[in-house]
Amino acid sequence: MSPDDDGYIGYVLSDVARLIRTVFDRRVRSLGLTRAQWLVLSRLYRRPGASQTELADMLEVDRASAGRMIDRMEKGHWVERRGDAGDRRVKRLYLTQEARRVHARMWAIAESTVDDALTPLSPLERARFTGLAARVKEQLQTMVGADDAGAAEAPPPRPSRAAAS
Amino acid sequence: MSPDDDGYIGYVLSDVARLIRTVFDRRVRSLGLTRAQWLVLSRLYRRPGASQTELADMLEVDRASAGRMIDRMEKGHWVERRGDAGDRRVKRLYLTQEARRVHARMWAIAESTVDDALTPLSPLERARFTGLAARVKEQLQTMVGADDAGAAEAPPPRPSRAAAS
DNA sequence: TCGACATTGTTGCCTAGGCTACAATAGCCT
DNA sequence: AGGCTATTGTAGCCTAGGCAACAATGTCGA
Repeated sequence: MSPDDDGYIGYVLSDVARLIRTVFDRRVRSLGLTRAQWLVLSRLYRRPGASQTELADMLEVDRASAGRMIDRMEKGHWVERRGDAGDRRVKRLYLTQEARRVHARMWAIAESTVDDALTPLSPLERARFTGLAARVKEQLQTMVGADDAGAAEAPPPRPSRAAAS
Repeated sequence: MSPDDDGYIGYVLSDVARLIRTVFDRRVRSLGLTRAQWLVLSRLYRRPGASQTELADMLEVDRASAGRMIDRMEKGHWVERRGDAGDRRVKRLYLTQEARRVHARMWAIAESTVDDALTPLSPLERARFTGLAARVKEQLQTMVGADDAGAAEAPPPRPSRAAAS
């Protein structure tokens, strides 16, 4: 297992992620959507009424960046900003009807892209693949949480075992 | 299978990719490396002597962007530019010894990160997971190639089945 | 109550990447 | 050999995102 080994699971996984993103980006461009835009669409569809900070967290970008992106998408009539009743600081975000329509088409593209990618797998294999990936995801989530906690509790965030070599 | 379904394989896969990138970024930051930098390191380690255009392709980034990144990394003594003997236009790229040392530590972090992420899987399951992912990757590569060819051959790059709805 | 502190969204500044145009060089065809 | 086209790396311009600072608002404890 070395950095030269193209079959290394780390490489394979990152390649799969990159390739599917590439294919999807290319197909969804026919809707006139950039990656940043379709990410906003998918997040706000799943969670309408999110605040700007919440959206920024979901997209893993800066609050300021998210704010400016919303500026653009509001100008383009993709999203609406509405004040929150209980907290006058927050602005809740909603997709316009037009944006929801585009999201539906985008989702169809996403489904067919994933479906195409999984073509060589039998139904049983797809289920296995999904199940294994879900368990890995769960593990990664606990890792992220643990690293967060560790960094917050231990003042000198000791370098990871491997890095200390 | 709807956009609301958190168990949808598309979501799971993108989450896995995002989470592992997050964890690795965080751990590798102890080496003072940004994502762009460690990507350059890993690519040039696998393929020393690559030209700037080749590096740009590997990173899926603009030639100009790659050139500027190399400017910075050359200034920081991470990479060296050497002229090509046969073609005076191209500049071949090589990691400095120092950079190769850092790459070794980075690789150790990568291995332990992937290993940690796969903790909940048995050796058999890991093998299955890798095998399934490899087959999906292969399928995606043919898809990318096919889309390329299609776009080049068919003047009106017809919208994908799903987009045409 | 009210004053310290936290949170939300916005703005300014800086850096990084995409796109275009360009000079230098290479390859090719006659 | 000479001209036409392609390719390589670079510079200029524009946009997008990260970081810091800020005003407005909310929260919590003395």
